[in-house]
Amino acid sequence: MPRNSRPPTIQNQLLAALPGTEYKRLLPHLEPVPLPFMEVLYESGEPITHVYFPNDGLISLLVVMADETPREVGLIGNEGMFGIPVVLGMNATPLRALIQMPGSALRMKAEALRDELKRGSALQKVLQRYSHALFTQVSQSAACISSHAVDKRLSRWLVMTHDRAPGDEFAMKHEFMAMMLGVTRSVVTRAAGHLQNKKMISYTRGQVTILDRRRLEATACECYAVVKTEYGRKAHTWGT
Amino acid sequence: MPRNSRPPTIQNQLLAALPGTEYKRLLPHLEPVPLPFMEVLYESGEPITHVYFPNDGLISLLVVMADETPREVGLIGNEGMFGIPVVLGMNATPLRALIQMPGSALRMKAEALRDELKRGSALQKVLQRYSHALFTQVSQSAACISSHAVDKRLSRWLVMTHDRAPGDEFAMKHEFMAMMLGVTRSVVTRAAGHLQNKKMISYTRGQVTILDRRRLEATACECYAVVKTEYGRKAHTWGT
DNA sequence: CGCTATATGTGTGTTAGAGCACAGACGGGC
DNA sequence: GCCCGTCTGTGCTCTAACACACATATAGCG
Repeated sequence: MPRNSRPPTIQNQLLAALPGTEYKRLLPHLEPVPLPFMEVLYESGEPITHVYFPNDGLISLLVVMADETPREVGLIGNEGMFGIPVVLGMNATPLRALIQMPGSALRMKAEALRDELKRGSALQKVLQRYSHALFTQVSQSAACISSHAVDKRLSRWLVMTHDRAPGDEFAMKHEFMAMMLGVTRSVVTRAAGHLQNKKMISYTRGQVTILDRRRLEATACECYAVVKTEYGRKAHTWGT
Repeated sequence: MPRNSRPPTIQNQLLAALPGTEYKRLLPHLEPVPLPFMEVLYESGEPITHVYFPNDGLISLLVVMADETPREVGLIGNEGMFGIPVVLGMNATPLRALIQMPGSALRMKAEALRDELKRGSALQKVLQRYSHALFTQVSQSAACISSHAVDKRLSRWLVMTHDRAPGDEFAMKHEFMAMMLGVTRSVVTRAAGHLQNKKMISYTRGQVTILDRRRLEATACECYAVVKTEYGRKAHTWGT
């Protein structure tokens, strides 16, 4: 599937979940934009001017500590969107959004989203349920960080990233993973070394390849499954 | 102000933020209930039958790990409510809600809340903004856990608890604080010992007294201030 | 008033990860 | 094909917190 032709299907899962008529109504407000690698999509405290529905690529939600150290608390791929605060009636958040894997998105002016939400549309329901799923993801991260060893957390993070990657290979250096996991680089090198020895992944100079997804998932902590289940649920059960 | 007479004001801050007419409409659906010490108010995965607006007391939101270890990810006092998933169109969550400090609440059937929300009322806006604040709290916790030493986190936790306590003294043993902070009991004993030596708190057999709130707050990590600011914001700026 | 259960204090070895230093190793540019 | 910047490997010390054991203190109870 060529990347720069018009996509035959709606890649973003939230938009794909909308009734056709509603999607058509939204279309004029959806502007395709690239998600450039390592760009700060949104900076903590700024007004949120646009919300983003990724087609592909990966957005990290970061808490930036007083000493400027970032800590990843959430991941957003094409299963979600950036801009939940707008859905919840706010126009800013203390988080930072960083593009961790390049891709593209459909973006929409925050104002247009607010108008659409006022109509009590299907979009509102979809986005609210997504908010819940994202909340679950962040909660589980909080618990995970304090409970699970780096090896397991690294595996989980790789699996989650893999879920949102276009293939089995993606650009990712130890330095960056260390930042996301909140540990030092040498710890990641050691943990990643183990995974490579066991032939679950391979990597060289910033290119990671997932070799054995099944075993990697088995190595990851339970938190992966918990969050995945909850994301699945947003479309089905537990709903109103 | 005597505790068992009819309260002269609305103690729950979310309900207090509603226009009088709307509060009156809600009143028939609000049932006063006690929040008994240490009771599990809601168990992970169960249908949410009621939402709770605390008058006083303190509810902990916990992630329960596979090995049954709980990890606190959020705190709810009279500034908030338990039942956000309902606001977001879900009827369950993987979190557990535990009453960490006794008190009372006004509860409402989830169904009644859903009906009210459909009307596009002020309540909806208030609860959505609260969702955002709670989200911020959980995000910050996640980052805090991996960045800050137990001493600072304990101070933060005590300050947050103090904010929601009726006075300067409350029941709280080291064992329980250890569970909330996700560390072992002896670590809490040592950290609490320091705070007691420095005359910021005192305690004896499960009764903690806050002696010097100002210094305790100064000892706490930045996360306290970040979350507090965001809670303040929900009523004012950054809104639509 | 002493007993007992429970809460707190403390000692000691172990471990995960921090923090730092530097050694290799790869790969793109010349 | 060589150079150099960048990425990765690894060795070392240091510390926070774990895990466990046990000592001590306190409140309530008989």
